[in-house]
Amino acid sequence: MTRIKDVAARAGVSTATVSRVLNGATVTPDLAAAVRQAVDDLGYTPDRTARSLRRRHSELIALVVPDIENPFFTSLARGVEDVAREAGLSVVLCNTDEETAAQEHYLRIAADENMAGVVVAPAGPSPWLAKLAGRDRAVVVVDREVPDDVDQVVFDNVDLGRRATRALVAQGHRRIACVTGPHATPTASDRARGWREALAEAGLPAPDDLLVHASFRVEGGESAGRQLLDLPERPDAVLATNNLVGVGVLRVLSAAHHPEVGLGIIGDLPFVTSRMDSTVLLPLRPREMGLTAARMLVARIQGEPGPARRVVQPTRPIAMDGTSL
Amino acid sequence: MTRIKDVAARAGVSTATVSRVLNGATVTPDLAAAVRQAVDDLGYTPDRTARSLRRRHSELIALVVPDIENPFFTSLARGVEDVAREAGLSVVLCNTDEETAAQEHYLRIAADENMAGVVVAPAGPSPWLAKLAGRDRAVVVVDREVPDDVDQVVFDNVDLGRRATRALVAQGHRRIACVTGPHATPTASDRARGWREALAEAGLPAPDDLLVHASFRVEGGESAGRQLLDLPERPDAVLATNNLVGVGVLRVLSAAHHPEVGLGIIGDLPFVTSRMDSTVLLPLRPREMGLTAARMLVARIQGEPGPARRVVQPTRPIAMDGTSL
DNA sequence: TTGTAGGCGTTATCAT
DNA sequence: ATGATAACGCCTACAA
Repeated sequence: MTRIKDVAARAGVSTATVSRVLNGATVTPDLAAAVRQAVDDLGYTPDRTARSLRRRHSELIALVVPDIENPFFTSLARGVEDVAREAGLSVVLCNTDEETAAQEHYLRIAADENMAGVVVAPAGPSPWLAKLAGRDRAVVVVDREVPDDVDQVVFDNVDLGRRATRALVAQGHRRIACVTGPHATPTASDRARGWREALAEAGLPAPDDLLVHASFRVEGGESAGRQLLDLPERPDAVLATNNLVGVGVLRVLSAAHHPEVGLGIIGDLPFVTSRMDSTVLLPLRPREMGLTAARMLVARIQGEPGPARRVVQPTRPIAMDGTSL
Repeated sequence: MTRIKDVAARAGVSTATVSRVLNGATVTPDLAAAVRQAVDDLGYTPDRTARSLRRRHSELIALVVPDIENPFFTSLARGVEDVAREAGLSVVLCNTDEETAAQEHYLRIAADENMAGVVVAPAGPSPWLAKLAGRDRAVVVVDREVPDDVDQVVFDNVDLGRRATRALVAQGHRRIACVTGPHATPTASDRARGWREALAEAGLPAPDDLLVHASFRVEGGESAGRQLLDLPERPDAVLATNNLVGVGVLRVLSAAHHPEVGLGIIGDLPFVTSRMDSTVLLPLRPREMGLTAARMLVARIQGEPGPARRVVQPTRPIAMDGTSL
């Protein structure tokens, strides 16, 4: 491989001068030109491990997500990536499969690789978040709120639940069920809280059997949907608080031929194929969330001071009648 | 931060001994125990940039894919990740957005970061593939064949096209269209070739206007689907040669209420919501392909010699009548 | 402005 | 088997 000393030799200068040209320090134009010529001739690019060792941090950032097969997170990843590339950083995408052990594993690696920063959608509580922040590495938490004192980008999940439920109420539904994620997932419990609040607001009951906690996956939505359809007093509408759960419920409803049951979905459905005429859709635009988070991270990496910030990512207004088709 | 010298001091040994304990060289049991104790006490983990610099390669592998929002590639990524983790490697996921420039960018980074290896689903021809192989770094190409002399894992795409088409013929369709990807994408052209061959085999015509080259995206399938429905002689079946294109065509067909038009799809549809009663589905199981590719890569990283191998990834038999619902 | 030289943290060589 | 020490390739005081 070609190293910095090769470039120096070819350009007839010292390695220090080559380094300075590459890093934008002041160098006499002729010398700089000679160096650049030599760099081109040899196709030289700096060894990033050596650079990282010396600079004490790399040009990599980690994006840690709980489910890489969920389009929400891939879309978020696109947003992060776009900002990162702009800033000369490359993104390492890590999938935790909703396991905190895997999450800690990846956060530790990020630390040991001296990565410039980390964007995390946490699968659960994480001691390493604080450790990373403590070693003053940039950390931004997205989507799922944590108690730690770090930068965060989240939705107003209670409000999302409220708005989606209100729309179903406005459609005339009176017995509205809610399928949400695990208790421990803050987006799941907050959106369910919004659902409960909106029902109370409308003077409608929210009996226990109308709230189902499933996994935030397609199968979770399917089994929850079946469970609700089997209820003695079947609901006349269902709110799915997440995109995958929405797909599951949608499958059950269309397979069971229950078009009269109303449906609300919080989240985006990029690959849905059925008509969704009167479905209440609340798009979250995860890519925008990724942009926001990455911008905050880049600012921190570039040395922005100040206390941890908590940003609420705005969402688009509700859409009815299958705009996504 | 805690360094190897801190551990050495605490255990009362030299840094060399600590390193040996960590890397499994032979050390007297007592000393080894003392070292391990010190490591635990201090919560020491080696700095991976320093290690990479010294060892000449890191414990990262790159997975370069053309479209991270395509479930095919996220599922493939899961497969790669599972094998990699088993081998103590972490995966850096890179999205090229079907741009060869981005692809070259990431391959260069993989080289400059001294990553242990690279799995690439190429967006196009790539000089860096040869360069990496030349620097004897492990390289495995997946899904889309390249002329380079590197390890490859591909489907028998011509056969996939043939089998899907034959199934549509067997359903009684006589005028079968084909929506495929860009000419330059080998999976697209090969599957279209299989379609053409199967039609010839059945004595059916394959006029030019029944073959549409679209982008391998949902919108590509939608516009191609509309174009086919607008034909003076409308096809009685459509073969979509990729999952996203399949979603697009499916949307157009269901929106236009043309249940009588047959449909075949090569690929998996994890988020489909409509009933697909008589649809011909050819699952590809991308996760398995990821497993195969990662196993080959790990073997090479561990020093397996021998010429480049070209492996054909087997696929499941055809499924009819909406097993995916 | 430029060059010399030391050090980032680890592993590998070479003595012992 | 263990310890001292020289690299790995780069950046950055410091000196000139």
